[in-house]
Amino acid sequence: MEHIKKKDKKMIIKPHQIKQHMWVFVNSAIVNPSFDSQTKETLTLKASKFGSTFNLSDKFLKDFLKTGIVDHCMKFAKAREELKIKKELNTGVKKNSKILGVPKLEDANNAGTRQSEKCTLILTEGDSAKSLAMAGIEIVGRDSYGCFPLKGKLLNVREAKASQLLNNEEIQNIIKILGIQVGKNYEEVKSLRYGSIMIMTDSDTDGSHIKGLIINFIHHFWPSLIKINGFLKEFITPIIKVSKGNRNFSFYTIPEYKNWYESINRNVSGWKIKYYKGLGTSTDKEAQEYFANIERNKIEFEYRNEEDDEAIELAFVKKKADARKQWLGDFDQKNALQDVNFTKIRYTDFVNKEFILYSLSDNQRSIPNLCDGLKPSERKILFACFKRKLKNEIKVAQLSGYIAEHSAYHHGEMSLQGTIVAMAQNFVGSNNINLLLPIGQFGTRNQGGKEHASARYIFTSLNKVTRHLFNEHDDELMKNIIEEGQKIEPHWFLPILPMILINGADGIGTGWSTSVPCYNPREIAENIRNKIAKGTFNEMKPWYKGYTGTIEKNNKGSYDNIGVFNWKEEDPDVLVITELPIKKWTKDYKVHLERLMGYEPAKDSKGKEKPKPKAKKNAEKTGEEDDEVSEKSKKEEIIVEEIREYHTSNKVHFEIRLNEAGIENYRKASNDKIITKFKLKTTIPTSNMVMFDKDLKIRKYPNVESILEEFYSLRLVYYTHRKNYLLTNMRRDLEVLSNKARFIQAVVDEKIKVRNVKKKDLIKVLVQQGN
DNA sequence: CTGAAGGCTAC
DNA sequence: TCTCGTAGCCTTCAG
Repeated sequence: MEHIKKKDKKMIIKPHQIKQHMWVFVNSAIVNPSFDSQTKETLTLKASKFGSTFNLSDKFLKDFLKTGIVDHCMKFAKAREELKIKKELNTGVKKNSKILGVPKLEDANNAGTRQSEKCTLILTEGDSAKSLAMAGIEIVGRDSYGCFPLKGKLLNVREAKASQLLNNEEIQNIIKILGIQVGKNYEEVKSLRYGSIMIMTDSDTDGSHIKGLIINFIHHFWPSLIKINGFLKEFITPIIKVSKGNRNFSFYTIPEYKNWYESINRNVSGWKIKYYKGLGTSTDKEAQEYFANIERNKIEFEYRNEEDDEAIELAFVKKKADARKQWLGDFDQKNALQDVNFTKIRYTDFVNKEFILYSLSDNQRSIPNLCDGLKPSERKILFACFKRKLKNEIKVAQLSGYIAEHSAYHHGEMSLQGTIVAMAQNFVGSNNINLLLPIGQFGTRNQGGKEHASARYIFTSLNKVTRHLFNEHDDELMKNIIEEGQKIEPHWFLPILPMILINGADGIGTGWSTSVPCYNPREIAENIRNKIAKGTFNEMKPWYKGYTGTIEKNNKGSYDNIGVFNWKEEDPDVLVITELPIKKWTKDYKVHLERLMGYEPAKDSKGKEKPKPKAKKNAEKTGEEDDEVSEKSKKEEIIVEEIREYHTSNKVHFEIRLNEAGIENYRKASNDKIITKFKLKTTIPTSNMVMFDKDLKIRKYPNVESILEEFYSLRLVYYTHRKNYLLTNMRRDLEVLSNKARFIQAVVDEKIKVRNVKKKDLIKVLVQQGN
């Protein structure tokens, strides 16, 4: 490329030269450059697959020479991609037509007519919310209100790949329903099928997330529409209702409720307090009340200036994770919405006062605490098991119900059951100490535990060691969370060893994620003793119970993790693999071995064939290779003739007979070469160990020692607390017992008469003697 | 690819 | 042939 840059601008670039670079750097099917044959000054990038052409100006050519080929190719590749998306998304989008093939849509009668501007499309979180909305729509009328249910979390369209965007039914449907053109600049809404969108989600943080994702969708494709105030609206519903006699109050935010709660001096006796989790809690009648008072329950989103753009981008641009860390760190609960007594909300305010609460709770539920190594749902499980003094085995499905009730767990029980199962697993690569017992099929290393049986078939109970690790005497020292007047699990437990290092953790939040490997509990204990004796911690490397491979520090600061392989003694053409790297599951590994045998896994497992005959024809002409296959899945060299498997429940054992090529290339090869070819190495990073500390502040820990250090000093303080607590109890017991003894002695010595003495008089005597 | 969440569809 | 329960799928989020 240098030679192109150096010389005179125009004439130097020859099509074939550029072409080579382009094939290298650009996803090859997208652009195919050629010069205008007459002037030699206009570069044409021909999109071979989609038949469109870009003619590049002189100015572009100048830039082109200045900045180099690659950037521009990439730019145009992107432009092509966008055009492709636009084209496909826009096919069949028309204003004046009834929508066909979207059975769940309840179209407004006036949608797509001359009166479409007055129509509102209600987007709901799920089908049940839709039926609630439909009950409400009876009040405001079907002529100008339509309704469409979303299936949970909407795609974040901002950096979505074309394929993902085009395969997303949700996105396609909304576009169709609105009759909106991707890439078109809308100054007004007359040409749309609906004049506005009203978002109706559960009033929990996940609901805020969904609102945000919808805003993001509109903002990304139609920034001009975002600027039309009132185009996007939300419908809010109360989260708490209280009633006493004929007095009724509805609260839309927690602070609002708390104000009321304080205003009656926390005396809620006689008041009926009802929490509305999710829209499904409301009855049809209530829905109709909300809609009858739609001015109270409707809030318009408002765009004022670039700050609003920036807020939305801060929330949804993928690479802004670091900015989000800052944003979350700076947040103060006082900044949250206190009430919703307004009819308009700026996008910045939505993001910074409401949406942020989702991001915070996302971290809270996904990232563990240093003190006990648990995430809230895991802690709830343990708390409930302790509370129930769980000794006998219990069906997982049953336990989850108990937990939900006693620890105020408000999410889906499937999710909770999944967490219980994960806590009880004990195959290699799962837990080093499983706090719960796996009784029944809890999954194996064949599929990383995904093959566990359904929660209604399997049983669990507390592992015996669990109560040793989480000492009963510490329970009273913990600060419990109070929710809805109910004492639930503590902010954190404090086990006698740092569980976070024993079982590790993985979690993905917002702005933050975490990844902590597992360590050897005995080594940790030894290390803590070492600290007591010598004042320092030794360096530790990750350790997995039952793992027979090696884990060694590499020069990048992470740990190489290599499986075990040998050439079979009786038959040196057979490679025997008896251990795979941590978290490589046997089933997945077999797929790799089969590729070495020449079997390619079926490309599209969903069986969704996407024939593109048109694109193929165009592609042939330009003489390009079949890019998608050649680029993405390079065929493996076939070196394996036969695979035999002798696994046991916790041990891997493959015997791999190589073919001629395999013997020639690998029989005498170095270990490194074999390890690479057979994918027997993975690395365990320790560079993203994030957790909440004792003050519930999220922090990243640079190394294991810093985690140990913090745990150690906290545990020391709490041993003192525990000692004091036990001493206080024992002193009290002692006092009681010695007084009892004194009393008995006094009776024996006949210093106190108990027979035929009135209770009142006896007490009098006792008080006198006591002093 | 990981895992705690939102949700529905296909079987 | 229809209904019911649920396994299996889609989505977010960071590295």
